[in-house]
Amino acid sequence: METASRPGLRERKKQRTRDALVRAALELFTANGYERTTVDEIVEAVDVSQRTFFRYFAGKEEAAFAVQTTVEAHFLEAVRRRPPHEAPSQALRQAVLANWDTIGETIESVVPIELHLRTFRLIESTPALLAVHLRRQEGLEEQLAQTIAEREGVDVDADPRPRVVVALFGGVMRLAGRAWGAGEDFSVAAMRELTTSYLDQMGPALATDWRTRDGEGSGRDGGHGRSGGDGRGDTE
Amino acid sequence: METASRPGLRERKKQRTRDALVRAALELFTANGYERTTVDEIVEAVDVSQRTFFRYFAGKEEAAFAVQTTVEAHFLEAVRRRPPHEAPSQALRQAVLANWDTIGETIESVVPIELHLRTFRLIESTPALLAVHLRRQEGLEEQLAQTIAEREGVDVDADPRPRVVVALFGGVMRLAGRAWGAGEDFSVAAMRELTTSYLDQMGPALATDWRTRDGEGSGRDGGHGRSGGDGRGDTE
DNA sequence: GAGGTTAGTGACAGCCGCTGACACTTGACA
DNA sequence: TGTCAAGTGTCAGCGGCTGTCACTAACCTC
Repeated sequence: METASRPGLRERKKQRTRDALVRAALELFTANGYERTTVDEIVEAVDVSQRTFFRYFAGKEEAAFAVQTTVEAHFLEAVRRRPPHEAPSQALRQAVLANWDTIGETIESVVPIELHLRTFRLIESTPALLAVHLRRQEGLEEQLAQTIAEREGVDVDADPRPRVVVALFGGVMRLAGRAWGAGEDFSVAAMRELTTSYLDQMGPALATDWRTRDGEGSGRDGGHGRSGGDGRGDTE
Repeated sequence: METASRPGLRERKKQRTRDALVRAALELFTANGYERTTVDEIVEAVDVSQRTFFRYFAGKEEAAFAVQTTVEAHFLEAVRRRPPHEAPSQALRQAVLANWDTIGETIESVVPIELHLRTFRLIESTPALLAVHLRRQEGLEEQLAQTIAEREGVDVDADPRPRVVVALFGGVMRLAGRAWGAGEDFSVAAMRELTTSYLDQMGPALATDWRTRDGEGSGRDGGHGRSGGDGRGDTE
């Protein structure tokens, strides 16, 4: 129970152990698969007892999401910092875009960014982890809804719009994330493009008639029309 | 008289065992909680071996979602049956509304509908089950996107709109489901109202300024739970 | 209907995730 | 330097889940 100002040796040691566990876990998960990695293997790599692992993490899953937690907090803070004159949907959009520029350093302070990217793809492709990921995102969306409601001065329980706008936004961002992980360009630039591309599709997708050009610029065709800025890759 | 369509004794016995397991599992889950219910308790209630349980279900979770699977298939089929002239967002809306009328019988053929409702609330309030629920919903959304793309004659991988419209729809439906489970009126009428109410908030939530009435066609509305006109009530 | 085939099951052993209990080590602080 | 508490290791044990194998019962053929 130290003051938050100075870490102290004990605290530093704890942090080091925790970081080592996260790194070892992510390394092993991405190398051999999540299910095929046992907790015993992780603790052996760090040379602590299995009991210690479960004192740091509620479960094997939690170790896999350690970095995600940091990223999410970073994004939530970015939304809170948006100027209050922005509309809710705009604030969310700008926050996520601005976030891509600074998120790198935040990640790198914990693990190599390349390891984080591999972890992200692992999560998307591992059913058990994907499930947890989606639940966590719902939790984040609830916090976002509270934030938006506060910004606009409405009651989050009486007015459905905060949760609705966040749910719409979250749904589209999931698509962008999925497309990013499934593609081959893992640069920040690619993610920015996918983000704006998908967000810009919200209007057209809700249009009453997809066959006339009342929303999408490139129009459509029956076959493999490459539409607009949608730089999606394969389907695997 | 045994017709060719008749399952056969072996098959019928299997179905009976499976149904018994589902009922016992849901009964125990809702009565004592998901985590606090052991597989041994379930198999004891049906008087089979634990090994048999895991031959029917990949895990304890799968038993909890047995009825949900039926409901989802039912809804997917309802979307496929919508007249092709409807816009995608309309087809989804009408399908879910029409679905509430017939879903009761579908459920009742497996377990008492009241047990299903308790199970639904259990899922929403149990983190482990909620995570699986969300992942399953994403799977359903992918199928919906394929269906929509087919209806509109577009390539689901080249045109982002099918997945976008489904993601928007799915996100809002999750909110409606959550509100339903959290409320106190578990009637079908209540769910219909919540559904239309939330769907109608999509436009207003995306409006640039929540403080003036410039939403997409519908004026803004301060509280939810409002009733009355969903406007386009043709359920066919 | 006798006999062979196969699907379904039970019994057993064992791995892995996870937890409680308790004793021991070590940093913190007087 | 001694006391205290945080952090850790060890051990025992439960519950979810799987592989194996022998056994039973439904199916199929003659």
